[in-house]
Amino acid sequence: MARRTGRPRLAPLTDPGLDPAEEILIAASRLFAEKGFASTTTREIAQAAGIQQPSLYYWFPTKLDILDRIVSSVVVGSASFAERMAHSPEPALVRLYALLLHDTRQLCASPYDLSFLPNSPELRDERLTYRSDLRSLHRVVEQLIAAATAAGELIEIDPVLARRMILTTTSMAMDHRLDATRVEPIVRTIVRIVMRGLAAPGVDLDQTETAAQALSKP
Amino acid sequence: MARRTGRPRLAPLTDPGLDPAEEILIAASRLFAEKGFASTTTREIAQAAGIQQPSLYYWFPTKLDILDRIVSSVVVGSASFAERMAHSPEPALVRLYALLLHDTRQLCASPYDLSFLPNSPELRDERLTYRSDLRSLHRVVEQLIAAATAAGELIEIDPVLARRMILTTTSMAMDHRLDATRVEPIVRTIVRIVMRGLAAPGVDLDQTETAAQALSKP
DNA sequence: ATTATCTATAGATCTATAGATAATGC
DNA sequence: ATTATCTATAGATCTATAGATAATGC
Repeated sequence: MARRTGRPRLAPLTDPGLDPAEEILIAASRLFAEKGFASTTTREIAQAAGIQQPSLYYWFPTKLDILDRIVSSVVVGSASFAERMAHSPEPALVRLYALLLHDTRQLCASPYDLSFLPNSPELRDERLTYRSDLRSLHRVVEQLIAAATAAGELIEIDPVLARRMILTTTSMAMDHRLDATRVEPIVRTIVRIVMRGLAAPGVDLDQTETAAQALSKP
Repeated sequence: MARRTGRPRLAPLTDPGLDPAEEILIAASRLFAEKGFASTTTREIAQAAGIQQPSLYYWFPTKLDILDRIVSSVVVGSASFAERMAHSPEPALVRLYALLLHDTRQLCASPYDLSFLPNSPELRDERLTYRSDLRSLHRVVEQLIAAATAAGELIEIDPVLARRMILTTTSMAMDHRLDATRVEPIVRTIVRIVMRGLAAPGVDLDQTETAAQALSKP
């Protein structure tokens, strides 16, 4: 039942178990995905969250902080897993595969709609706190690509180009996760296709995927 | 020398051979790529084009028309080539390959910076005139994917997912075309990687590419 | 007279702050 | 007293229009 303190809101919370800040983030992420960050007004976010526009500022100091919290929630986890992969003893291709599986799963499992992530221009804003995590994620992916190429497991390719191809493709998975039970097959399909495109001829991807699964699950 | 009519502008044209409208479009596309459509102001576009903000409206009725002209310039050509591919007698995989080569080349050859194209939320605006061309391009790509899958040339995959993977990846080529002489190798590399990811096992992509080149060039 | 600009500005936002208010907690 | 909202609004934009102006063209 959890009666709440504070002046009553005009519209009640849709889910009384949910933190109001959390409800704002979910509503905002959907609007950002639909119309982009810059075209989404604080009034629209508030309305979708069932409060008046200025009430947002009780929970978040600025509109940009709302974006920051949404993106950080997924980038922090990806960057820390990437750091683990950077220092694992497995072959580079297995580590890269595991990182992509982990990353794509995280995107799909998020309560937020993150489909605005790839190529969203406002993500370059230097004020955002997750930018260093994102950079380190990119760096690890590029290092793993270079190492896998050196080991003959990937074709010869510019690591930056390959990283961009990989990460924009995997973040597309978001739009295709229809319901939670179907996440895992879609994640596996997408990561497999990306890796097939870049793997050197003759590499056994079934075996690589099996090893990567073991690495990415726990 | 071409002395021009009209009141003199504060800053002279950077390239006197260029149409002022064309200069506006080039400047605008760069800003859209950098900061997104919604976050780019008409004042910034005008400044980059060397005129005052209201002078834009002599050439374009609204800000959205500027976006429309930029995107139309590439989508119209792609859609018409797609229509040709839809009715060509070649195998579906060859036609799909040719379409991707043509499309990616067009993106790279454009005078505009089109790297804002994939996932730019304002492109969904129904007022934009190129939307029907874009839809028909998507439809043809999906049909070719379905036909190639039916012919055993592509793996089993949702055509919409495959289309999105393909087109977001190819439009990334833009950011990597450093100078005009390097366009062709980068286009070939990117299209090849995408097709390797999706081709059925055993398909000879060298041969497919050769046939596609013949189809996409003239 | 025509063309392509300029300056000035109206009208419509949009973010964020100030300060009041209506609950619960102690 | 504390918490979480509300209403009202300041200040800063931003797009687009109105109307003047300085060239060339005829």
